[in-house]
Amino acid sequence: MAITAIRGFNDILPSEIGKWQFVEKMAREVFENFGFSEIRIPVLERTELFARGIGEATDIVEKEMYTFADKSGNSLTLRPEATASMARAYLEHQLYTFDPVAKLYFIGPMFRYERPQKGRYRQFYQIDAEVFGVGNPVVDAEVILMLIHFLRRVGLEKLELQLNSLGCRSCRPRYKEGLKADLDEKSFQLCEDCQRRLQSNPLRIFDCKVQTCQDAIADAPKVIDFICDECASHFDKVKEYLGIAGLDYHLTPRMVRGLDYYTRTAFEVVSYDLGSQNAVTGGGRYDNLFQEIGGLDVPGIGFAIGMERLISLLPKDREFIQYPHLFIASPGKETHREAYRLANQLHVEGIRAEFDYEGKSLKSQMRRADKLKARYVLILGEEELKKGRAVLRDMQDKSQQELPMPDIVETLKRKVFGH
RNA sequence: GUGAGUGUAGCUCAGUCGGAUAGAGCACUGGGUUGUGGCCCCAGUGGUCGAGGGUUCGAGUCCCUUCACUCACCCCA
Repeated sequence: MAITAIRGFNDILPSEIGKWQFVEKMAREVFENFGFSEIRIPVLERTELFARGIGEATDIVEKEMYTFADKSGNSLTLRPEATASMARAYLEHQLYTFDPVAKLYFIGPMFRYERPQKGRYRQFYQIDAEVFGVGNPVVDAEVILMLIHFLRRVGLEKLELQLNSLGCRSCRPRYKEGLKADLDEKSFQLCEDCQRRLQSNPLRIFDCKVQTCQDAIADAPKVIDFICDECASHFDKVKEYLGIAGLDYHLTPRMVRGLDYYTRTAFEVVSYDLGSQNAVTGGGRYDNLFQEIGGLDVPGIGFAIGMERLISLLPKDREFIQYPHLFIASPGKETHREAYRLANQLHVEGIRAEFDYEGKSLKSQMRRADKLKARYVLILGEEELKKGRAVLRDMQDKSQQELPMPDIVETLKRKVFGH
């Protein structure tokens, strides 16, 4: 094999594509019912946008970005996520002059330079939805509701919605100090990584899988015990609105998020069928992002769904492939031309028809029709064709009928479209 | 970036203690039926044994190096 795709970049083959098309179609349908509009953003942005938006100290910016200089020396980066670009577009095109509230969604590939593993690839696809311009907790709930509705629509069950509040710029630093003070006393039982995290980002210790670290942090203070009155009230309202909608959630005080811009509401949907990378989707509120990249003070909230992870959870028994309605078998040179002509006519009529390209035997053509799972086969026999007739075979019940050629298109339409 | 595991036909795999021409099933092509699919039967195509080096009379098998893939860590969707 001469040339292969590069590490972490995958082909999505025809046998899989039906699932992708289905998921994208459902996302568009559901999100648009909730009043969201699609936006399309560039694959490349100035590196600065992500460095400032996502945060210089995050793993994404520090070590996971595809960054390079273009021919004029500008530092460009393949987008590692969509939110910063969408916020940039909102500001750049001043969408707030039409309506301060913008409800946007985006579907497309993201790029992060990480070692691939199950559910993680260097090019991976996200479905992203964001609401800009509303700080009211009712949209936090609405966005989560839409997300859960979408996941159910595509057939996912056994999901767990995890919910937390991360506080804001005024109360989170206070919490970090409190946490740090508590853990400083037990730092001897923290692993090497967590010793480092204690200084750089103590919240991350919650994610550590080392048992002694988990023991150390078990009775550590929680974010929600430290958040300010405004954040607490916001969080209460979110929970209240979710309750009104009858949505179950798990409070996960230990869930933290890796991007700097998150504030207040944070959520994840996890599935235990996914392996180590168990988050199907994650999101939250980010009331500081806009100021980081542009100066305007615009609140935002949204989520990103990992499409590969979502697709791996789709019900297995569902059929996503469209098989041909008809295979036209043409044993003999005379009939081959008629097969070609008829197939083209049927395509125009909306019937998926295949025919033999290589002058193979009838047996061989029948085998191919069977392999392609064609529902019907039209056999263009030399003798029948001379009389202006052909044989239509139903591959499921094996029944055959001989029809006059002029009736064939209408007969097929009736059988295929059922009227 | 770190760790572990795996590399033999398109796919899933077997290949004994280092021994002769590297096998099976599935898939593919053709035939058994001169014009009828699936099941069955027969035949055929298909291999740099991941790559390079070493040990040996002899390497798919042992050793070294390297590459790829997979899973996990870090972190995220």
